[in-house]
Amino acid sequence: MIKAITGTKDILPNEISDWKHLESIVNTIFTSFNYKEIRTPIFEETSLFARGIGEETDIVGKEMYTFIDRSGTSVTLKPEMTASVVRAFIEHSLGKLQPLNKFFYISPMFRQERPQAGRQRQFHQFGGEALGSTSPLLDAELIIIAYQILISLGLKDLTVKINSLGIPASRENYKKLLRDYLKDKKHKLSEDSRKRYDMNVLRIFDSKVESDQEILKDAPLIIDHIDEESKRDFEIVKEILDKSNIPYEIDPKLVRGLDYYSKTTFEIISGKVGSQSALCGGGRYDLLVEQLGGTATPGVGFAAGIERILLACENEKSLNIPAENIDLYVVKLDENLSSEVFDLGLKFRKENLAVEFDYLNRSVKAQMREANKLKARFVLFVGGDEYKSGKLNLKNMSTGDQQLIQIPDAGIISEIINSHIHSDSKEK
RNA sequence: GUGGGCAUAGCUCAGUUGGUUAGAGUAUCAGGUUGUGGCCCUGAGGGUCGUGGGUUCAAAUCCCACUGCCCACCCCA
Repeated sequence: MIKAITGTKDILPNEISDWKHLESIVNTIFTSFNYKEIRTPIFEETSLFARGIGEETDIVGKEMYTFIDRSGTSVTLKPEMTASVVRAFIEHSLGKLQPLNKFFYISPMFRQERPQAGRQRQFHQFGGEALGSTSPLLDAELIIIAYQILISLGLKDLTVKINSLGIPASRENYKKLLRDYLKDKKHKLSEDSRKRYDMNVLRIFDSKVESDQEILKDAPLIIDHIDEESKRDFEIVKEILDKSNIPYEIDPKLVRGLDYYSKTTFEIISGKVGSQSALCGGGRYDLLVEQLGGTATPGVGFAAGIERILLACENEKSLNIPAENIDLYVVKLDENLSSEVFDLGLKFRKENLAVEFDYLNRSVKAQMREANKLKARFVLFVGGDEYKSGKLNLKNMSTGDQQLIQIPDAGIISEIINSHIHSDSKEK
């Protein structure tokens, strides 16, 4: 049997209503903040990610789906969206059309890691990017958007974490401080952390090894050593979150793994998804556009993992999307009426009703069971005595009531069904 | 890349110290009087017990290898 590639998953029809629900919330909330949807290709030239995300990062170093195409170009399935959005922003000179551009997206991403709970090789993210302003209003706005989307999905066990990494100059100073602090303790660190000491000291904070965290207890914190401007912006972000009633914690150990971040970084984690608890992560990247060859343009953004969010929803039982009803099931009482039933079905479908009937020549009982299983609001019986006298029986499946309708009158029937649907939605 | 666990019907799982035609629930299909659903009842189909090898008179059960899945580490969404 041929199976889906390791780390990929089919999204089957019975899960689609959850996905559509999430997508519609993402769309509505971003639109209310005037973010415009952007779609970029599924793959890019490899150098875009290498330069954008950083050669030293794990994503670029060991997780990218990279291959050489038939023309000899090295291409890579996108492992994240920010680099692609920035590329499109530069390529189409969007910064020249208007000073501030706000984008959102929903898209699959690819990283070749070992799958586990909340981690796949093809996974899906939605996210937002705001390009063209250093204003911390945008940092806060994006946190608010992300939080609102998660709340709208009914999630409760959420923690918003924020931190500031400062501008590159202050961060370099801080790295020196941290290295000095760790210098004589280096031999006590775990093997991984010793590697991080040379590669990227900041990430020692990510270590889950207890002895490492013990050593870090008295380490200098980046938040105490950032520049004045970053400090001021961070205060503004906190003020806005306070005013907007977004609960948050300052996590001085929140150091994000991608090279392009500066100043504000943030993460929203859930206690309901296992070990990979980050539902959402983001931050400011004021130097990325210039680094990728555009004119210097500040930016800020976040990405959220859809599979992790839906997993959290499932574990919190926060989504109760009812299975989709159909409007009408046409039951055939006589075997030789197949084409009549088919034609009637077409008529109602033209009225935009969701209609189904039997294709398998099954018994009336089986057809009724099917209608029930499909949650049909109405059943229309075709055949028998009333059919001979030019009438059809229409049955309301929730009340059991039946009424006779003149055959040619598709209009009346769809009117009855539609008024029933409207009164339904009013009740809700 | 490293470590641990698991692999029996579409799905969730039972299968005792190796011993007859491998079971249940659920789902599917058909029936429960000739034209009407949900509940209930009856019946049917469906498994090369992950794959390959070994031990044995005898393997779903013991041993080995392989593959796949799950979880965790690294890192991230």
